[in-house]
Amino acid sequence: MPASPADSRSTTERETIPKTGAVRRRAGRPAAAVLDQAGITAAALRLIGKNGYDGLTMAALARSLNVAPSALYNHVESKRDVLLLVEDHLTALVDVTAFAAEPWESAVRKWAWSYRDVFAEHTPLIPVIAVLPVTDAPQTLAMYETVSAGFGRAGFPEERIVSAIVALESFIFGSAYDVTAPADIFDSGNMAESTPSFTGAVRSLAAQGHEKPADVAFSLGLEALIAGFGALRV
Amino acid sequence: MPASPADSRSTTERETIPKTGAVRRRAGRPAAAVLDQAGITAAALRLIGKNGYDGLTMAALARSLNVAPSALYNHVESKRDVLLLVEDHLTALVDVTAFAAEPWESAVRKWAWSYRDVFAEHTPLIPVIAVLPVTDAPQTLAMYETVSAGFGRAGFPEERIVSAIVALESFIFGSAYDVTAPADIFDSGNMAESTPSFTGAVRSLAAQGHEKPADVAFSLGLEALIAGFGALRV
DNA sequence: TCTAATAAATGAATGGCATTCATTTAGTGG
DNA sequence: CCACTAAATGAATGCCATTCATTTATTAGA
Repeated sequence: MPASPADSRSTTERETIPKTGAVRRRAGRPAAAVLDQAGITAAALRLIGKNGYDGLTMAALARSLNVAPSALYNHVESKRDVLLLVEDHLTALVDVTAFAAEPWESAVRKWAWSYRDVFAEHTPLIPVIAVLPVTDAPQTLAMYETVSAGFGRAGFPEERIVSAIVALESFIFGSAYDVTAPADIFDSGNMAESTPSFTGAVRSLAAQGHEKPADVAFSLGLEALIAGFGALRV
Repeated sequence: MPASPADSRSTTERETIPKTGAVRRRAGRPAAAVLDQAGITAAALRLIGKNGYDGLTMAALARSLNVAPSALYNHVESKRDVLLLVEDHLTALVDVTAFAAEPWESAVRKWAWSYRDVFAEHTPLIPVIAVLPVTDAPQTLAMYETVSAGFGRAGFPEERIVSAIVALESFIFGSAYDVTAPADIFDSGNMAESTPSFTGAVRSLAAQGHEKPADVAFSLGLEALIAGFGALRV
């Protein structure tokens, strides 16, 4: 057991044994505050933009802010918290303006493309978003409000709005991954002979010469969802 | 520079300077081979089943096989390789049998539900699959072949088969995350008053009393995709 | 003006991780 | 029987997020 540094009781006991001698709290405000959540978010985005998500480490983040890594933990509980801040910032970039002015179909279309485009650049966030309670992400919640209101105005039965949004979102997240897939992802290699249908279908698509196959699939799926959900309106 | 252990040339040079003195290869086969990819895959699945993906470390995997961690690297290039093996094994569990016997609609429906159910338990694999060249995953390729053949037989134009499958897959992966989301994910908390449409929609869905909201959304989206894609058949 | 309280920042540790590599082990074809 | 080899070992390496006792700088209130 090497050098146990916490043998004796901590001298900074915050809330341990809170009953002892009333609640005393009369003090001043602290130092200049070099760090805050907005600054951390901005620095994280800068870092991600330059070196990708592999480059986003707490050490690198601290270094980019001229601060010790441990200092970050005064403003953020964990690295996951940093990712949450980034996620919420990005969600604010999703374009929901069409819900105010355009018909439901085109509003959904613009929103979905914008949503996919934003997170295609940030796929490592998707596992975080998918499980994230909206309470922790005000901008995300704001987006849901705008979209829900648009669905309601378009005549959607209220009890199906959330399910429809969830389905669209699921499709959007999955499609965001597609965008990042390598071009040769469907190259069946030496298995080509044993997979004639699939290999033929891949070749047939390639012969079309689309520059972005992911866009074709996204468009196909999105239009099917829009058509199918549009029929639910009353 | 502490203790540089690789100063002198390696004694095990495999392919360095391959021209030197012809190709000589006359030797015996090695020892008993405690380890192989099938065993590693099985052990990884056992570990994941017991402790989840956090429990899947190279050290834990080695320990479960009574072997040193470094021994794994004789059979696998990286941890990502292990995840690939697991992924391919799981894909083989996806039910594609309906494509042999049932009409296209119900075959797609069964396949999609099965696919989602398998990977809902293994969401950490989704980022791996989404970018995985099919060459590296024979079972995955086999699944694509069966599905492609089914689409072709159903009258799908060949050049749209891959896009349709990709769109369905995207929806399936995104929906797999949904399954794992906490029940209170849409609780707007103290922001409820400022998000009346969304909060109302959430309450309205909750009032329906579905035991699995993720299933409702998945069904809604899947039926829309099946209906939309079904119309493409000739 | 002094002092007590405080939030923020520091620096040194901790434990875990995947991966590398020189070396050893144990079978086998010639 | 021996040269060769694949597989296994164990000890590093470097990176990572996170913790914690301590120091610093600020300010409210007596």
